[in-house]
Order: sequence, then C-alpha cells, then structure tokens
Amino acid sequence: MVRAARPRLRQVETPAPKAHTSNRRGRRSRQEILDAAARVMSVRGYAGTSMSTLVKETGLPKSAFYHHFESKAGLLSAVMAQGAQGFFDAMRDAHRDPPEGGTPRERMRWYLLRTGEVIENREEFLRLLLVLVMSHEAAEAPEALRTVRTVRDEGRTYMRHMIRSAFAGAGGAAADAVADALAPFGMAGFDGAFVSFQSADGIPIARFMTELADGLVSLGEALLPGR
Amino acid sequence: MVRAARPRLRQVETPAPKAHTSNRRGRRSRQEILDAAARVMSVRGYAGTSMSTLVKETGLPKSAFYHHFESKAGLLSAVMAQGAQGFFDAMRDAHRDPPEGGTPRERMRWYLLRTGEVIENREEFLRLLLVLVMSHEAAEAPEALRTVRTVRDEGRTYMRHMIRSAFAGAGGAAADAVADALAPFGMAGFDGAFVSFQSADGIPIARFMTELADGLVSLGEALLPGR
Amino acid sequence: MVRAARPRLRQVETPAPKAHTSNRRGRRSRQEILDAAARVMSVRGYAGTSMSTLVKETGLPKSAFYHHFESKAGLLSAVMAQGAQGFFDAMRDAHRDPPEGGTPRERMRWYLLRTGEVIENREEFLRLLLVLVMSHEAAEAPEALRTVRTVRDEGRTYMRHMIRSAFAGAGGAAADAVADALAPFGMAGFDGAFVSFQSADGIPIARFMTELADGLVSLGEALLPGR
Amino acid sequence: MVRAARPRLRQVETPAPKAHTSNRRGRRSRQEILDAAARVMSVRGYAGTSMSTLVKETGLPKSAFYHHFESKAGLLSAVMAQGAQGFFDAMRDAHRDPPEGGTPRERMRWYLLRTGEVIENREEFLRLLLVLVMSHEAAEAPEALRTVRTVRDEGRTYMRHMIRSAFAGAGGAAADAVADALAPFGMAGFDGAFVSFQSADGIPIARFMTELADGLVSLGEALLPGR
DNA sequence: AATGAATGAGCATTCATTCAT
DNA sequence: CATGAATGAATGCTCATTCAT
Repeated sequence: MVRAARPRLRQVETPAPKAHTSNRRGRRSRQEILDAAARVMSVRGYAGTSMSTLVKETGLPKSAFYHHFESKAGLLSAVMAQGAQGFFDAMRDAHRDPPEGGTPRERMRWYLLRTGEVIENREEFLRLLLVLVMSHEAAEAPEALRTVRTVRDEGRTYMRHMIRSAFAGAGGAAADAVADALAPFGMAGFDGAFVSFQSADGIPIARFMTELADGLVSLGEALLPGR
Repeated sequence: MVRAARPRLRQVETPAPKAHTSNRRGRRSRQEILDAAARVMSVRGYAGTSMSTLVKETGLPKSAFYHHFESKAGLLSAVMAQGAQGFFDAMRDAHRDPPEGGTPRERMRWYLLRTGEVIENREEFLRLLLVLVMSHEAAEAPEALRTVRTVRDEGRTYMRHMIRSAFAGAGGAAADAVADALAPFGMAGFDGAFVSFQSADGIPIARFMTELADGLVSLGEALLPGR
Repeated sequence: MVRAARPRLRQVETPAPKAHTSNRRGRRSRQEILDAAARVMSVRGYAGTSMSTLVKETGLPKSAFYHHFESKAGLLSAVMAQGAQGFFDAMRDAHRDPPEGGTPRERMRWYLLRTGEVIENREEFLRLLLVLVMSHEAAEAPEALRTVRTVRDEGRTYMRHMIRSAFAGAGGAAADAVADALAPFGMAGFDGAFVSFQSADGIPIARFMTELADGLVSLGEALLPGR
Repeated sequence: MVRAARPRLRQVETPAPKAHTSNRRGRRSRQEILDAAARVMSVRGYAGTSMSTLVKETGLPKSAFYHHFESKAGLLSAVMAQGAQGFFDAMRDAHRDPPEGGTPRERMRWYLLRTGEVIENREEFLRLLLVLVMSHEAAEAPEALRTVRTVRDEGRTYMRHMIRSAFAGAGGAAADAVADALAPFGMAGFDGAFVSFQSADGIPIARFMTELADGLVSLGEALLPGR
C-alpha cells in the first residue's frame, strides 16, 4: 500500500543554518512553514505530524511557528485555506476554454480529464483533505474543518457545472435536472479515483476519469426525457 | 447461467490469542481492548489515539494492553486483522444466494446493494482502513499496512467476481474481460461511495450503489465484443 | 530584606543517580517530591517554581511528578494539605498541658510563646501560606486555596481558644466575649510577627509573642465587665 | 507639647524617565505600563505575571516595554519605586496636622487610623511589597528588593515617629525609649492588619488600628519609668 | 496471568528578550 | 523614538513503554 512516488520527508541535512543574516524575512518563512506543514501533514496526517518534525524540516526555530500561527490547529487551518485557494485556482484554470461543440461524452471527458490533471497536481492537498473528511483527527481545528466542508460543497457545485455543460445540448432544464441528479455520483467517482490513485494500484487517473465520464453520460442519457 | 467461482478469501491471521484459556477475564478484556481501539482509532485516527485514551475508555489497567498486545502498533494490527475478518465474513454472508436469472443490470444491482449494506454495517473498519490508505500515520505498523493491502486486493477480487457474475450470460471469456477491465472503476466507485457516506452529505448509500451498478453495466456493455 | 537564614536551594550535586535499583519506591519518591516542592515553593513562590527545578532538586524523572500528582496545581494542593496537617499537629502538641493557674498574662504568654515556637518550626509552610493569602498566584489550584482558608479559619478558632483559656478566671461568658472580640487582632498579631520574622529584622519571635500576649491581656481587661 | 521632628523620607529614585519630552505618547505609555504592571503583579505576583499578559492588558506593543524598561526585573523595580514614592507621599499627607493635645491613646489612635486609611488606598502596592518580603520570587530584581528594604526601614522609622509623638508628653528621652522598644511590634501590627485585610475576613481595618493603638499605649505605659 | 508503579523521550506552547528598521 | 518580526530556552504536560511483583 506504500506508494513509492509519495514524497519522502526531506532529511535533516541542514542541522545548523544559524547564520540567518536578516530577521526581516518574515513572509518567506511563513510560506516555508506552510509548505512544510502541507507536505508533512498530507503524509503523516495532522495528529501524526509534530511541530518538532516541522522544525527539523524547515530549519526554522520553533518559535517562528508560533509567531506566524496561533497554534498547531491554526497552522492546519492556514494550510487548508491556502490549499483550497490553490485547488480552486487550478480548477478554474483547467476549465478555461471548454470545447464548444462535440457530443456530451466528448465534453464530459474533456472536463473530467482536465479535472484528473488537477487531481494529480494537487495530490498533497487532496490527500490531507480526505484524511480530514474521514477522521476527526483535527477536531481542535474547527476552522480547518469548515474549509473542508467548503471545498466539498464547491466541488459538488463544480461537478454539477461540468455535467450541465456536457448536457447543454439537451436544453437548459434537462441539463439542470441531469446535473442535479448525477452530481453526487460524480463527486463519489472523483473521490474514489483519488483514493485508488493513492492506494498505488498503478492505474492512471485518466482512465478512471474516462470511465467516470462515460458512466455519467450513460446514466445521464437514461435520465433524459426523450429516452 | 454460469456462476463464476466465489473467490477464496485469504485468511487474515489473528496473531494467536496467546492461549490463555484458563483466565476467562483475559479473553474478555482482550476483546474489550480491540473494540475500544477499533472504535476510537476509526474516529481519531491511529496517531490521534493515545493508549491513555483507550485506558480511560475501557477502564482496564494500562498494563493489560501490553499484556495482550506487543505495542500500540501491534494493537492496530490486531484491530485491522479482526476488522478484515469481520468485513470479509459480512461480504461472504451478503453475497450468499445470488439471483440465478435476470439481466446484468439486475444482477449487478443486487450485488452492489448488498455490498452497500455491508458498507453501512462496517463503517468503523472501513473508515480506519481508508485513513490508513490515505496517510502514512501508521508507518510503525507494517503488519497493519499489510492487512490494508490484503483487504484492498481481496476487495478488487471481489469486485471482479461481482462484475463477472453479472455478465456471466455473455460467456465466460467476455465476462472475464469485462470484469478485468472494470474492476478498478468498481473499486473506485465503492471507495467514493464510502467517502461520500462519511462526509455526511445525507445521500443513502443505496443510491450510489444503484448508479454505480448501472454505470458499470453501461460501461461493460460497451466493451462486449458483440457491440 | 534578604534573610541569610533562609534555606538555600540544594545544589544539584547528584546529576545522575540513574541506578534506581528498584522501581518499587513509590511512597518514598512521593514524599521526596512533596518535601522538595514545599521547600522550593515556599522560597520562590508557586509561579516562580518550575517543575524542572523540582526535577533537578530531587533527581527524580519529571514523569514521576505526574505519576504521583495530577498537575503542578495538584502538587501544590498536596503540599498545602500535608503542611496544614503538620501545622495543626504541631499546634496541638505545643498546647498540650497548659498551666493550670497563674494570671491571665502568664497564661496568655505561655500560649503565645509556645505558638511562637511552632511558627519557627513551620516557617516553610507558613511562608507559602502567606504568599498564597496575599497573591492570586495559585488561582489554578482552588483546592490549595481551600486549604489556605481552612488553615486560617482553624487558626482563628485556635486563637479564640487561647484567649478564652487565658481569661477563664473571669468566668466563662466573660472569657468568651473577650475571646470573640480579640481573636481577629490576635490573628493579625500572629501574621505580623511572622512577616517581621521573615523580613529578617533580627528580632526574636518570642519578643513579638510576649508583647502580643501583654497587649491582648491589656485589651481584654479593658473589655471585662468589672472594669 | 514637644512635637517630634518628622522623619525625612529618603527619596526612592525613579530611574530617570529617559527624557523623551519630545514624544508625548512616550511619557503616557510608560505610565500606562507602570500602572498595568503594578496592578497585575500585585495580583499574580512577579513570577506569575508575564510580559505578554501586560502586553494584552495595555494594548501596547511588546517592544514598548523594552523601550521604556531594561527588563522585566527593571520594570518591577520601577513599579516598586513609584509605588514607594506614592506610599510615602500618602503617609506624609495623612499625618499632616496631627492633634496638638489629647491623651497618648487619643494621639496614637489618630495616627494609626490615618495610617489605616493609607493602607486601604495603597492596597496594590502593599500587597506586592509583602509578597516580595515573603518570597524570593524576584531574586532577579535586586533593585526592587532594595526598594522593599527601604520601604520597610522607612516604615519602621515612621512607626517610631508615631509612637514617640503619642508619648511626647512623657518627655523626650522616655518617649524615645518607648518608641524604640515598641516600633517592631507596631510594624508587626501594621503588617498583620494588612494581611487580615487581604484575607478578606471582612473586618474593617479601622478596628485593627484602634486595637493596635490601644495595645501599643498599654505596652508603652508599662514601660514608662514612672510606673 | 495480570497489574500498579515507574520512566525517558517527546509533546505543544510560552517565556523574556533582541534586532533591524 | 517607536515597533513588528524574530528567536533560544524553558514551560507544564503526555507519550508509549518497561518492570517487579
């Protein structure tokens, strides 16, 4: 189940940076902390990630963490907020300029394949997101949990939008009905594809996305009034 | 109609209950510990669950934990082993007496709806399983990770079996081909349904299972040589 | 204001006892911890005493402190409880066999001089007690504060008893009235004597006690109905 | 009636307010810090008061504290110095225009009742003073401890002055002898009254002062050569 | 077989303080 | 002059584990 491609924790090769020439590098170290936290927490989980580990990862003094973030929970919240931001930006980018014509299947595939690329690029964030969805590890970080919920809600909205666009040819009302009916299943397909991706079964995400697209289109066509 | 051979479930060995038949309390408290650990770890995650929490939860002395299990990691391994055992038993039970006739869709639906019931009844185990799939929280418990892998492998085998059974009417070779092609997607649907179930979207698992069944059948039919 | 006679913190001359032959010396280390805490806290105050200091003082591992006591606050509570016990025992001892006859002044002096001896022997406890009376340093240790209040209440009762005994010759009712009227002043005299004792003015406690006795008798006689 | 010379109060040097006349905010925030520190430290003790607490209390930036004061210890020293100044000013004010005639008791009562009012008004300062007398919490602030000693020495001188004034009618030498003999007891009465006041026994300070006055006069008369 | 006592390493967090601007 | 950013050392406490009985 251990995926070789998973990011390894950087070894502590810089045991004494010490020579911090300037103390006016706040913004930079804040981001360094966020990056390290996102990386490590997505691998070890929230509870499994100790502040000391992040200290070793970054080389920054422990107090820097509490200078920039209120607490470990606050750090998680910031990690999630930034991750969500990046995820939505990537989604918006990916779905810019959708194909104008084509069959529903072609359009659906286009959307989901692009989405699959986002999944691959946002692995870290999505892994942490799913762990937070599944466990209550981060009960102390309600703000982070709120972000999780927001991301899922927005994600569902996104899925609805994709399905509606794919079926746009069938008329607005019909497309809306299909989208509303299938968005949950689409989300589940998305989640499942990511889990499979994580469980290192070696199957490319694109394949899941293609199958999900085709499946959604089949289900959708069965729902169309004309049928 | 050819009924595909039911896959033989590999035994997930419980690490030899230490044979303390003499003391009746021993057996009972071992099980109490396993239950509490399964319950709490599935909620808080492995790293997020401390031995002290389990001590408080069970009321048993801390040393009892180390009497029955080698370590926290060993406890997790036992929890996973027992959970896997129960999961497979439930699956075997659920799929006893499949319908003999009917369309592929009907048969697929029957299988997956029964599977959905198992999902609902084994929520605790599956939640912990998925957290372990997603995070490296339990890197110290390789035995548990092995169980995770086993469960997923067996799960995929199971999924293959269900699809093959549904398509049995198309002939053994065709059914095999379809099953091999769609098993990963089926697994992903299963995972995704569980994630949605956990994220408390309020949609009944049965609906996901029905849609997954229909989607799989559509995809399968598209793969059949005759088409 | 620094009194030379004040107990010095024992230097950490035993840096590595390590060779704790037995781990069954619980009771003993509990008492060691209590003693060290009483000693150091009475010098540095509650907030000014860190657990690490006590660790260094005792040579015991930090976890031993949390094995025996719930928290730093709990340790303070135990220190105060044991100190109060010892204080009351000493008072009871000191006032066993009071003189049968003599003038009120002689009797009052006898009582207070004996009390002065107790003060000198219980310096540590009383110092900590007074610091807790004066500051809210130990707001987190409400149990300790309850002990403080108890000790002061019992102390006042004691003072009443001494005055009543001194004036017993004037008749029970008169003695009671005098005792009730003067107990608060007696307490204040006691407190003040202890503060002076602590502020290292070099004046023996016995002198304060004699003057307090004489002052109380004068005030008491002025209250007697016959006058 | 011979009025004893009022003791000259030694100045308790405020550490030269750094002469920032230019910036008006500076002066004000320095005083704000002093006030907050006096208030909080008198409640929580020195060790129990963190700089962060004072930052939150004042709303001023942390660096302002180090701009105006050298260190936490330096801040305590300044707090004590200013408190001592205020205390002596209040004492001087309170004892302006003592009664010319009357019995020693009347005069003693007048002095001590006025002193009692000062106690009530300077509660904050005296509480911190007593905590510093009792504990070694502020070992790092020797300057503050010096102020403590000064205040107590001056206080004793004051007490001597009051007793001498009360007994002035008995002749200078006799009054001096009585004052020297009873000043420590007077101080102790003062301390004790304050402790009782703090321990919230609900007894008005005036009553302690009256009884202390009467007690002192009784003791003093017993010492007069004529008796 | 079962357990209360004990422990060293590590936890998240706060401390008083410094420094560049 | 005034301050926001930064920091190393220490804080109170919990961790998983061991061991003698």
